[in-house]
Order: sequence, then C-alpha cells, then structure tokens
Amino acid sequence: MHQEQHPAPAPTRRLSREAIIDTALAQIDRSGAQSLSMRSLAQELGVEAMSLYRYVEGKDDLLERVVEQLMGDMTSRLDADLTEHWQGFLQALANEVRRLAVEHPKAFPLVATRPPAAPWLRPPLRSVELVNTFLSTLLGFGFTDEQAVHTYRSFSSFLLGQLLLEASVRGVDPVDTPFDDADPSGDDDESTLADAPQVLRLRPLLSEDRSEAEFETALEAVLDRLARDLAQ
Amino acid sequence: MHQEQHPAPAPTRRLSREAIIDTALAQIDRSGAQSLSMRSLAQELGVEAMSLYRYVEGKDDLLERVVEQLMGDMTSRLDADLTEHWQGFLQALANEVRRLAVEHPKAFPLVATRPPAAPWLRPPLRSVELVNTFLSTLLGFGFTDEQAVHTYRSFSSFLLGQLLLEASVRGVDPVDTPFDDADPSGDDDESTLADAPQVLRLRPLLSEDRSEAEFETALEAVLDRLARDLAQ
DNA sequence: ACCTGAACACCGTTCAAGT
DNA sequence: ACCTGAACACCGTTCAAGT
Repeated sequence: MHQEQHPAPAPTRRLSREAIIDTALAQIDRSGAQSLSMRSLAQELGVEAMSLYRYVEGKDDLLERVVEQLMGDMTSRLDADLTEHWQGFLQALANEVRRLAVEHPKAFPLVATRPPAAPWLRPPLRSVELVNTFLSTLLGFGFTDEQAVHTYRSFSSFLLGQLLLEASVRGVDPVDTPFDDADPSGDDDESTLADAPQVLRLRPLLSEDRSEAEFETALEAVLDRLARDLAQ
Repeated sequence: MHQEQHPAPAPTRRLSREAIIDTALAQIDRSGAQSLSMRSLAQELGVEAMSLYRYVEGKDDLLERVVEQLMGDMTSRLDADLTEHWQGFLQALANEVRRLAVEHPKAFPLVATRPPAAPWLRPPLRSVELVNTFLSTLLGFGFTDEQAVHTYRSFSSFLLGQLLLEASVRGVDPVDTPFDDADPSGDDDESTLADAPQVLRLRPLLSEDRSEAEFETALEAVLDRLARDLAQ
C-alpha cells in the first residue's frame, strides 16, 4: 500500500488544535474575522469542515481561542518588562497592547468587542492572568484596592478607545485610498459634504494619521491624571 | 371587491423604507445585531425577504441606515442644547451620545465598530453633519484648526472607550447573573481563578457598576486636560 | 482514533414571474 | 408598481458511516 508517497494536497498534514488556531488567526489577519468560515478554514487545512469539531467546540469557541492566544503571547512578553514605578508598568502594558493592535489590526476588534466571559474582564485586557498581574502589580506599588480597580477601569477604557480607532484605520485594505486627496470635487462623498464646509475644509487635517504620537501623549495624560488622583 | 375588510396578517400593512429601518432597530434592540436577518425582519413585517430589496440595497446598507437614524435622532436633540462655553457643548454632546448607548446598548456596538465611510469619520461620531457641528462650534469658540481637530480625536476616543464598555455591560441579557455573588467556589470560572488570587479577592469590587459616575469624572478629566492644553 | 458524506436548518441575494 | 417563488451559492452543525 502506497500510503505516504503521494504529496499532501494541502499545507498541513496532521490536524491539531494549535494548527487550527494558528491558521484561523492567519486567515483573520489576511481578510478579517467576518470572512472566516469553518469551511474555508478547513479547506486551508486540507480537511473537511466537520473534522474541526474534534478540536474545537464550534466557531464561537474557535474565536475565543484565537483571542486567548493573542492575549497569551502578549502576557508572556510583558513578564519580562519589570519596572520600578507603576508608571513604567502601565507604559509597558500599554505598549504591548498597542503592539498587538498594530500587528493584528483585523483581529484586534475581536479582542476589543467580543462579549467578555465575566463582567470583571473588560476588553481589551481580557485574560484572568493579565488582570491578576495588573492588580497585583499596582497593589505591590502601594495602591489601595479601590485605586487599583479604578486604574484598571480607566486604563481599559483608554486602551479600548485609542486602539480600536487606530486598528480600524490600519485594518482597512489599501483600496482606492492612494488617490483620495486628488479629485477636489469629491466623487466618493458626493453631495454629503456640500452642507459640511468645515469637514470639507479640514479634510486633509482630519485624514492625517498621528496615531503613535497621539497614543503617547494621551497615555501620558492618563498617567498624569492617575498620579494626581493618588497624591490627593 | 372586498379589498380592505380582511385584517392584516402581520403588524405593518404597507412596506416603506422607514418601517423597515424602524423594525430592524427594534429587532436589534431586542436581540442584538447578530441575530437580525433579512428573513426574520421580513417575517416581522409580514412580507417575504426579497421585498426588502426594493427599499434597501442589501443587509450592509440596512445596517448603515439604522446607524444613520440613530445618529440623526441624536444630532437633532443636540441642536437645542446651546451653550456659552465649549465645555458646555462637549458636555451636552457627551451626554447625548451616552444616552444613545444607554437606550440602545445592543445597537451601540454597530455605531462604535462598523467601518466608517471615510477616514475622517471616527466612531462613535459618525455623521458628517455631526462632525461639522462639532468642528464649527469649537472654531466658533476660538479654537484653531489644529485644536479643533485634536479635540475631535481625543473626544471620539474617550466616548468610544467609555461607552462601548458601558454598552457591553448593559447589553448582556440578565441570565443567571442575579445569583453570581453567591457560590464562592466559583462554578462558572472553575479553576481559572485559582491562579488569580487578586482577581478572586477583588471580584465584588470589579463587578460593581459605577458607569455613570465614572463617565462623569472621566469627562471632567478630559475637559480639564483640554482646557490646560489650550491655555498653554 | 481520526476523518468524511450526506443531511438539516439556516443565510444573503438574483431574477424571472405573478398580480 | 409592488411583491413573490424558485433557485443559487453559501453558512454552522449533527450524526451515522467509513477507514
């Protein structure tokens, strides 16, 4: 029997939970979570869709595992970043989450908007392990329970707003965007802009991408505010 | 011919774009955007799915119209709120957007996360009319172009983070949540919390809902920061 | 043990046909 | 002019069957 000699008809030979999750993430990175289907994923793995159900409970579970993996990768990178001030910790954390958003702009909406498993797991900091690290680090720096929890909330909200916006800008495929500052008659927005003179006039300024600088100054503002709240 | 005497077999008699959008919003408010389908919407309107395509280009267009209607309602309420300081304007705007999030928690994710039509339309302030009002109001209070645009960005990010989190908490259906502070052995999270002592200990504090108060103090912090940036 | 074929109950959407 | 039946190309998921 000639079992191993004909070449694999698809990239991966043996199925595994890990391979499924990795391939799902790759497909999401390529074309968004919207267009991921059990069937297309199976096809890329060289298998029928039903085979996936041996390793994953269903599509919802699969997406949860993808999020889990992204969070896990991030958390392990964070452990190395030890600092002496709480500001340093929050800065390192913020940069790691931003890195996730920038490297996976099409997957980040999943991290940011999938319904959390528990009410005390707020996106985008959605792993128990990470939240525990967050809280115990701040408590270690002398925060009270209330201060640590309040900081967790402010910080989640800051990261969510800032990074979801940045990811959505970066996640858009570069399609007919290259030429959008030409054509002042505005064929893409037609008459909508006629009644919006300021938007029309400020369009170039509004379209500028200052995400990185904005992120850093906004982060400093948050840290300043927290420092003042603690001192008082 | 007895044309008008037999009772309507379904709620709405005559189809219209407006009825379609209203019913779609009602269905989203009830059970989330996820579970809205052209077929279920048609059924609620007493019609076949294909009839909807006379009034709406497709599902994507329909969702865009729902968002448009929510934004329109909000914008018209805002016009009445005239104020003497820019702080008052931003406060009124923030409260209107929050009201939208609180009244339509299951529809708000649509406002917050659907890909914007243009890069200078940032969620959740996603109508040209509203952005124009925003910019011209601030310019009218003496802001420079750069200041107005920067304020638009900070404010969008603040509203998005704060309100998406609040809406996601409020959007969850009250199912087996009533009793979740009993049962300290934690059957819902099982062993996950065993390695997360701080999360376990602070669970009650983390689960508290302080959204309204938090929103107000966070808003004040944003306004303070803007005022300081302007003065310097 | 691991994968699959066939089937079920759904989707969004098109188009020729009905009234 | 407005609605529909039938069809197409998809979905997620189950389950008995294959190897």
